[in-house]
Amino acid sequence: MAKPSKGRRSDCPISFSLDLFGDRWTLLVLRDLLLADKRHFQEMLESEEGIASNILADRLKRLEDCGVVERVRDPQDRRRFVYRPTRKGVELVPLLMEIAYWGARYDCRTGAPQAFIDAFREDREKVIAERIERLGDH
Amino acid sequence: MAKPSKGRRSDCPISFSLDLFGDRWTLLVLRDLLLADKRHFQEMLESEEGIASNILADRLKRLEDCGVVERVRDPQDRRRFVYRPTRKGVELVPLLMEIAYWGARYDCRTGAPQAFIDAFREDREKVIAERIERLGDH
DNA sequence: CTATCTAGCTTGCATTTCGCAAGTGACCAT
DNA sequence: ATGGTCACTTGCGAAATGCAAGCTAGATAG
Repeated sequence: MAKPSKGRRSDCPISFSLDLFGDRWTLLVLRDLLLADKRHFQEMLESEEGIASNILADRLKRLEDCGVVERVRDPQDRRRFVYRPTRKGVELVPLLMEIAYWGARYDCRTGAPQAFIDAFREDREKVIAERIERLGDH
Repeated sequence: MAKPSKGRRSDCPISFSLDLFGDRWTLLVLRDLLLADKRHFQEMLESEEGIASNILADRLKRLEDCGVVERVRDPQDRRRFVYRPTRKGVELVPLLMEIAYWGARYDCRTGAPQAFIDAFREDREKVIAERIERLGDH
């Protein structure tokens, strides 16, 4: 059996993905960027789950390092940065929505709107396409 | 804003899902069960990534506790147990495949067969349905 | 029946990662 | 100038991880 390259556990694509976002916070940060249109550090810090600022900083840096988000100075306020998903990041939308869809169906006290669940079951491709379309505007 | 219930971070369905499988190992165990048809502790222990036996035992127990896998004695060899995905587990197949698909596209040295990537892009529903069908046989 | 082997854990312990609170320096508003 | 805001950064205790070794019920051989 071939040895996996250094610093990775195997050549399995699932293992590869988990090496990037296999933890309790990274996908919530991506949710804020991809599904909730948050663009600033503060907005993400204020999300319901209460992520710590050092964890948020670390995850944004990792996502930037691997080309999933890009970080640029906010021209409106030069203390700030604007975080924006790249194309590689946008392509995580289907996967995030699958996670949301599965969670919504099995969490008896989910906060997910029934409209999302119904719409996704009805026409998955359309729901995804509309979301990606809106990301282009930001 | 409504407080999330005890022991959970929020009522977001993504957060709910991550509370179950948001770590570096759980989804690899589910890969073995859902995509690689592994059914015994030993087989999963021998997977390429080299999971430790205590971690594997812990993840199987968690998955059993939340109804994603069921564990029954192997009638062929009563020392063993057979681990089998439930319906709730089987419904994670689309999400696992999305993770594999994204990883395969962005990992330049992926071990994923090109045939999977092409087939999934071509007819996602068919690839998923075929996998779920085969799960029924085991 | 006894001895040995195997499967699936369980325990101990060292290492790594996580996460809260507090602090820092650049920048903005008055 | 000075007080506030923003995006981090640091210190440190807590939790998760992972290796090795041990354990127990059941299988297998003689």
